[in-house]
Amino acid sequence: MADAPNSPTNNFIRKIIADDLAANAHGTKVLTRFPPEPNGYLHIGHAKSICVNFGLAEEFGGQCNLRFDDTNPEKEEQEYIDAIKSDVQWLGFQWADEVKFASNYFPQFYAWAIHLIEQGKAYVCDLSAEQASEYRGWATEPGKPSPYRERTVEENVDLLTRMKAGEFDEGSCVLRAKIDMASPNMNLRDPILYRIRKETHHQTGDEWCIYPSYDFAHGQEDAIEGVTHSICTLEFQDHRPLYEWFTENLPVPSTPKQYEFGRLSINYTVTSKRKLKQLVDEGYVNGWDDPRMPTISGMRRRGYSAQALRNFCDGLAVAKTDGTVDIAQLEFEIRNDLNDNAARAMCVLNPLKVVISNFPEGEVKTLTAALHPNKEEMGTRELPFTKELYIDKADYSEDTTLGRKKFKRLVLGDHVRLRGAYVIKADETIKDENGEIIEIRATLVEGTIGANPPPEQKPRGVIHWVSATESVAATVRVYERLFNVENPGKDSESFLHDVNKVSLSVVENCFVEPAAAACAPETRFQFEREGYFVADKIEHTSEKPVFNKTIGLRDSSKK
RNA sequence: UGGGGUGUCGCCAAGCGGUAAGGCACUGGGUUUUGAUCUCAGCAUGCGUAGGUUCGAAUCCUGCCACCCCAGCCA
Repeated sequence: MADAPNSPTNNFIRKIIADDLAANAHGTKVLTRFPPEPNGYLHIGHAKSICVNFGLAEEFGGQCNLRFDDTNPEKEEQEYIDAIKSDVQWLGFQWADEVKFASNYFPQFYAWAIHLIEQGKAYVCDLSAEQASEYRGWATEPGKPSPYRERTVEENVDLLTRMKAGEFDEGSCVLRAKIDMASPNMNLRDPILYRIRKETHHQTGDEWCIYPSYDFAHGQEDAIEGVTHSICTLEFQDHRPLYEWFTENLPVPSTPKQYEFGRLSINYTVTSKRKLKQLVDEGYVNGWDDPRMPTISGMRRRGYSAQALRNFCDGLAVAKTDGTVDIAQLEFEIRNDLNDNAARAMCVLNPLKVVISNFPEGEVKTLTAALHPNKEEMGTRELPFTKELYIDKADYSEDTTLGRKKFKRLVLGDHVRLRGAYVIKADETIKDENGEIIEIRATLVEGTIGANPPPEQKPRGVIHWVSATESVAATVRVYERLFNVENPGKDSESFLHDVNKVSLSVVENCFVEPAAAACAPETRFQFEREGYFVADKIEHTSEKPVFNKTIGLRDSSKK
C-alpha cells in the first residue's frame, strides 16, 4: 500500500517485518490479526489498529485475520460481533477467509491445559480471589506459593476435569500456571489459565463452564492461525514474557512474536469501550452510532468517509510514545477528503424571505450549477430560481455603515451575488409588529448570470440561497463537541461531568435545494458556505430530508 | 515503591555520530461567483535535565527528573 501523502516515513514494526522477510524468519508470508473482544462497538482507536494490522499485511503481500477474542461470555454479545464486522468492511478491509473466534479453539486450549498439568506446570488453586491477591504479594515483596501449588498431576487432572464438568461453583477454584511467585513481573506470579463462568456463551452456548484467560488464549490463538506478527498496544508489554512462556512450553504449531505500539488518544473525546458504553447506557447519546460518538459507526453516521478515516490513521505514527492527537488533525482529514469528493449544494438553515421585484410571479427559471467548482467531471445539477427566495438571516444587515471587507453579504441598498445566479440589490426591509425582519424586497441585475455587473454594482460578496417555492423543507442536526474539555475526567470526578449538555441542536424548517433533497441516505454534500453534511443513514427520505452536519468549513473571517 | 515503557516546535512526528524532515495548528501575502478550495511565505542556534566521551552528540556513556502501564478469577 502506498503511503498516504502525510504519513510518517517509517515505523519500527515495518522495519521488523521487512527484516524478518529478508531473513526468512517466518517463511515468505506475513499474517497479522485484528483481535477485538465483542464487548462494545469499535472506535477511532480501533480504526488505527485496523489500519496498522490490515495495512501492514497488505503492504507486504500478506493477509490479516479478523478474530474475536471471545473468552469472557459475561460481557460479550452477538450484536457487537455483527457491528464490528460491518465496521471493518465499511473501512474497506477484507479479512483472510472466514472470521475466526477464540472460542473455535476451546477444545485445543483445554488439551493444552492438561498438557501443562502433566508437565507439572499448572495446578488447580482453591484460593479465593481475595486470598490469591494477598498471596500474590506486592511490587517490593515477592508473593508466597499457594498452598495448592504442589498438588499431584493426578489430582490436578481430576480437579480440572471436574471443573469442566461443572462440579464447582464460580470462584471456587481456578487453574494456574506454575511459573514464579517472586517474579518482579506480576504477570508471571502464577497467572490464571482458566476460571469458572456458568454463563451462556454467544458462540458455544452452554458447552463450557470454564473459560480461558486472555493470557492463556491469545498467543495460542496466534500460533494456531500462523500469525507471524502479533501487534498490540503498549499495556500488553508486561504480558509478552507470558505470551512467550506459553509458546515455549506448549506444542504450538508456530511461534508468533508480539510487538506493541502506542494506542491512539484524541483530545475532546474518550476512547474507551467502557466509557462509551456508559454514555450509551446512561442516555448521554442516542446509541453507539450517535454522530457525536467517536465510534466507527458514529463517525460514519456523522458523515465521515472511510477514506478520510484511513488517511487520518495512515498519518499517525506507529511508535511507542503515548501521545494525544489533536482533534484538528482528524478534522483536517475529513475536510480534505470531503472537499474533493462531496458534491456542492445549497441549504438555508435560518430562512429569511427575499422577494425579487423584477422577476415574474410564478415563473421557474432553471439554472445549471456545477456540482464541484474545481472538478468539472463531477457534472452539474439543476437549480430553480423563482421570485421568492430564502437566504440565511445571518447574511443580511440593515447597517449600511458596515465595511465591504468586514461584511461580505447583503446590506440594505447594496449588491450581493446569489451563488450560481444573479447579483441582486436589497431595496427595502419588511418588518413585523415586533420589529423583526420578515422579508426583503430586492431587484436583480439583468445579465449577471455567469457575468459580472459594471463596477458600480460590484457585489459585496457571494451568499447562498434557495427557491422558496421549489426547495424542500428539511431537518438539519448540528453537532458540537461531546465534551467541553480536552481531557474528559482529568480534572473532574468523572468524565461524565465534562459532557457538553448542548452538543446536539435539531434545526427544523431548513430549506434545501431539490436536487440535494432527492439524494439517497448517506450521500455527502458540501452545503456551500455552511459546511459538510450527510443525508442521515436511517431517517432521511426525499420527502422529509434529514441531514447531519459533519463539520463546518474552515472560517478565516476575523470576528 | 519492584518491574515494564516513554521523553525532539502548541499537537503528532522523522532522525540512529556529521551539524534539526514533514503534517496539523497558528501568522501574513496572492487567486477566487463558497469569508471554502488553491497558492506563496513565516514558524526549534534547539532535541526532559546535568555532566562525560568525541574534531563533531538529538544521536554514545553516566546520574537525575517527569509522565504512562502492571499489582482483575477484564482484555
